[in-house]
Amino acid sequence: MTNKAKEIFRSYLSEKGLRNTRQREVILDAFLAADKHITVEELFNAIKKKNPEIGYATVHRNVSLFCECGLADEMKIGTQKTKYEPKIGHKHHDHLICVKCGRIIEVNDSKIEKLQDKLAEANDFTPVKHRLEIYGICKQCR
Amino acid sequence: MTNKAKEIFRSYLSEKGLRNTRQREVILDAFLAADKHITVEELFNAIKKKNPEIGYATVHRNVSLFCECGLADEMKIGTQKTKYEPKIGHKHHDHLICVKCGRIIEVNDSKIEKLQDKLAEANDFTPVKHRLEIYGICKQCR
DNA sequence: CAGTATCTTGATAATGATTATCATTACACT
DNA sequence: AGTGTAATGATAATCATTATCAAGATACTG
Repeated sequence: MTNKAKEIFRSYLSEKGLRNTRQREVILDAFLAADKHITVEELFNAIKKKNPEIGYATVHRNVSLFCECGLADEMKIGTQKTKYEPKIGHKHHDHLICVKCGRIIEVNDSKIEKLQDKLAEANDFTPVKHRLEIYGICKQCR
Repeated sequence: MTNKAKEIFRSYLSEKGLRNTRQREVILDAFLAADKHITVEELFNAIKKKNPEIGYATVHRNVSLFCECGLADEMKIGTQKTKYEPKIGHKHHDHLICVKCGRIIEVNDSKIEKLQDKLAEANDFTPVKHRLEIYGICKQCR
């Protein structure tokens, strides 16, 4: 998984005439190793332990790059900070988000996925990706 | 529609021990009259024409109130500014968002809605609301 | 393998939307 | 009309993200 991600990242870099760097490797490793739904700040703090010389802006810049090349997904939920999650090695999924405790449950429903594609088609629209978030109250908060 | 919205707003205010004001009436009217998917800035500019004395912060504060009481929906799409749309008088709908031109198409699919509720239930989750956005290329951009 | 063009980095400043502050004004209730 | 308190408007503060820029690193070049 990690190797596939690195390949994708490297070929994206060379394709765009960008360069690989030590920092980029470190940040990508940390991002892939991280638990899901991580903020830039959390990622920065995780990296800081072993690589205190890597700056906040560099982490930010590279997380954006991960999104560009399809390795990461951006989630802006309510007033929470923007979170990112790796896409490689994780099947596509949607989110149930508890409005009480903020807990995020990952779910998937292939029927819904298919209907979404139909819905797009019916509107002369070529879907690229989608985002489905269901807000409510989780088991624990009820 | 407008009257219903005003009723909802007023009862929300009194319920919370808040007061109605001339500004609140003006801002709510402007919001309801506005086209859909408006930003705070756009709303502020629309209001400024007839009511230049109403401040930006006041508009902001009250749009937040509209969201709290269920009159408005917040949409954060990509890097665009946060947009708001009235919920009263508009049936619930989802969005097809063109990644080229930013055009937003409103759609609805009752089958998807039902499956979403089932999906939530299956996870011991009580749904309150949801957000479905399908990103892709619209007819005109293709 | 050194030379070089240019990309990247890190530190910090700038930006821009949103939120907080606070003195003044205005609402709503008695 | 009087009064307690919420709301306003102007502005400052906040905070994530983005831009700036000098210094360093990378990947070709011959």
